[in-house]
Amino acid sequence: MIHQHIIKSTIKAIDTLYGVVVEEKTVSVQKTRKEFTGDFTLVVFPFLKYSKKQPDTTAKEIGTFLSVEIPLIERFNIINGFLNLELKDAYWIQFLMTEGQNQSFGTPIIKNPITYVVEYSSPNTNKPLHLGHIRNNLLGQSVSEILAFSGHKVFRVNLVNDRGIHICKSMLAWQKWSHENQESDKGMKGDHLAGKYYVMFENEYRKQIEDLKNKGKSEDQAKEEAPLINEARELLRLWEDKDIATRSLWQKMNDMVFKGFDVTYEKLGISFDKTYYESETYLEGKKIVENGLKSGIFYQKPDNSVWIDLTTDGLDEKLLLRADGTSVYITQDLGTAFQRYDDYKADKYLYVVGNEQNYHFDILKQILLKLKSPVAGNLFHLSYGMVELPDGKMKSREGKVVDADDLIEEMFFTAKKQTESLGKIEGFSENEANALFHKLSMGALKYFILKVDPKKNMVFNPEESIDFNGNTGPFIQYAYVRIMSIVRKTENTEISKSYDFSKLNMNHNEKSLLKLIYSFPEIIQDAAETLSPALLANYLYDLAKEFNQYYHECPIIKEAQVEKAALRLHISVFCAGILKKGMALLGIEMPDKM
RNA sequence: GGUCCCGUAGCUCAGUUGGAUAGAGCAACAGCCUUCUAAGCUGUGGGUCAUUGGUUCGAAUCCAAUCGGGAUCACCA
Repeated sequence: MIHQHIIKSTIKAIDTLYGVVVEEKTVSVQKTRKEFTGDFTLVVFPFLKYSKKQPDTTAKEIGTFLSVEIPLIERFNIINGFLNLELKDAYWIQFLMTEGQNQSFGTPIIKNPITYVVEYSSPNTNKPLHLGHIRNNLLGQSVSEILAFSGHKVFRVNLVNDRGIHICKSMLAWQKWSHENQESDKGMKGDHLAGKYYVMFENEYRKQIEDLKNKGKSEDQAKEEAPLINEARELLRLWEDKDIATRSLWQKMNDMVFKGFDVTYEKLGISFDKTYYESETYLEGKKIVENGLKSGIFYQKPDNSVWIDLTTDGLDEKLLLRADGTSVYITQDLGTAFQRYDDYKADKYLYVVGNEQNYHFDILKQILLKLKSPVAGNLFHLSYGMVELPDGKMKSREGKVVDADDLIEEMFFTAKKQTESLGKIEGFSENEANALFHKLSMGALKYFILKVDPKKNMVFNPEESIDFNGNTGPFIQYAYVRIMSIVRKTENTEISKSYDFSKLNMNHNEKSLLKLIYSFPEIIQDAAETLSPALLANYLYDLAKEFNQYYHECPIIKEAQVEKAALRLHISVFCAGILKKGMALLGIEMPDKM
C-alpha cells in the first residue's frame, strides 16, 4: 500500500539528505485533514534535529526528494511544517480497479495466525437475559467475527452457570409455590418462569429476615437463620450428593430455561461452537484443588477449607473449597480453564466478562500461573463496562432491569411503526416487511451498543436507542440501500459496464470516498488488535456519512458522460461491499430495500 | 482505606502509539424533495477537553497531585 511506501521513502530521504537512518516509528504519515489539500501528510518536526533547518525548508527538501522517489505523487504543499502530499488520480483509480472486485479486501495479512477461544454470554440459569447480557453477547460475537475475518482461527464457547445456591433458590421456590401458580405460568417463556420463582424466593426470604430482625436478631444473624436460606442450602447439598429427586427437578428447570435462552439467542443472532456447563466443570476444579493441596500450592485451614495465599502477589488470600467440601465460583473456573486447554490447546483465551469481575480474573490468572497452566499467560479478560439507565444503575433485586426479550420486542414494534409511517413498505409482502423490521430493529440495537468503547460504562436511554436518525444502525443501512437501488436501476445499462477510467479526473467527493474505503483494512487490523468493535462501528458511520454526501453531489444515473457515471457506480458498489462486510462483522444484516 | 476504570458541547458518544483551528449525533433554529429513496443533505448557535503542575518544537492524548463518578476488596456467581 502507498502508505507504507511513503514511510520507507521518507526513511530513505532522511538518510540521503541528512545522513541519519531513522526508525520507522518516528515517521508519522497520516491522512491529510479535510481542511487542507492533499492525501497524506508527513509531519516533519521530528527530523529538524537532523536537518538543522527551518521546518518549511526541511519539508521542501523532503517533499522534493519524495516526488522523485514516488512518481505517483502529483504535487505537494507545506503548511506550518506539515508536508501534504497529493497523489495522482490515477493512483486512486488503480486502487479502485484492483481492489474493488477483491472479495477479501480488508482481510489483513496476518503473519502468524493463531487460535483463539472466546467465551461470552455466560448466563445464569435462574433468570432471563437482560441488557447487560446483550452487551456481552454482542461484544463476544463481534470480536469473534473480527478476529476470524483477520485470519485467526476462532472457537466461540459459552459457559452456563447452572449450579450453585442461586439455582437452588429458584428450585426451592418452584417446589413450594408452583402448584398455586399454574394458571399464570401457562405459556410463559422458560427463562422468565425460572426468574419469576427466583424473585419470589428473594421476596419471601427478605420477609423472613425482617421478621427475625423484629424479634431482635441482628441483620447478619437474620440472614443466616432464615428458614428459607437453610432450605436452599440443603438443596445445594442434596444436589452435590446427586440426589435423584433434586437432580431431576434441576434438569427439568434447566431444560425449560435453555429453551427460553435459545429463543433470545436466535433473535440476537448469537451462536457458539461449544457450550460448557459449570455443573460439569466444577468437578474438574475440585480435582485440581486436591492436587494443588498435595503439591503444597494450596493449604488447608483447621476447618478443612482450602485456600491459596496470594498476598505476596499483591492480592489476598482466596478460598477455593468450602469447609463442607462444596466448591465456589473460582473452583469451577479453574476446572473450566484446564478443560478448555485440553479441548483446544489454543494460543489465546478471551473471556468476555463485565468489569466488576476484574479482580476475580486477576486471581484466576495468578492461580493458573502457580499451577503452571499454559492458559495463564494467554488468558485475556475482555472487560466491558456496565450498562446504566438514565436514572441510575440497573438493579435486578429492585426489578430495575431492562429485559432482553422485552427490549427486542419493543425495538421491533418501533421499527414497524416508524417504517409504516414513512410509507416505506409499499409492495412488500408480510414476510418481507417483518424481515425488514427485524433487520432494522436489531441493526439499531446492536449498533447503539457496539459503537461505544467496550471498556467504558454506557448509558442506555430507551428513547434514544430506538431513534433511527443520525449516528445509528439504520443510517448505515440506509446508505447501503441507496446504493442497491442504483444498482438495480442501472443493471444491464451502459453505466454498469466497465471502461478505461485511467484518463478520468476525480472530484473531491469521489476521491474522499475512495480514500476512506482505502483505510478499511487498517481499521480491521486495529479493531482486531484492540478487540474493539467500536472502532469499526464508528468507521462505518463515517463511511456512510461520506457516501451520503457523495450521493448528493455525484449523480450517477443523471450523469451525461457514461464513463463518469460508470466510475461513480464502481465506487458506490465498492463502498456498499465494505458497508455490508463491516456491518456483518458487527452482527448486523443489511436490507436491500427500506 | 487499598486496587482498578472513567471524567470531552445541555444530553449520548468519537477523537488517546503526542501533531495543524477538538468532531459527530440528539435537542434548538434556518434552508434543500417535478431531479438515482428527505430514515438524507446544507447551514447557525453551543467547549476552561474536571482542576493544577510537569515533560517538549508541540498535550484532550504522556507523568504527578487534587477533585468528582463507578467497580471491587464474599465461604454470591
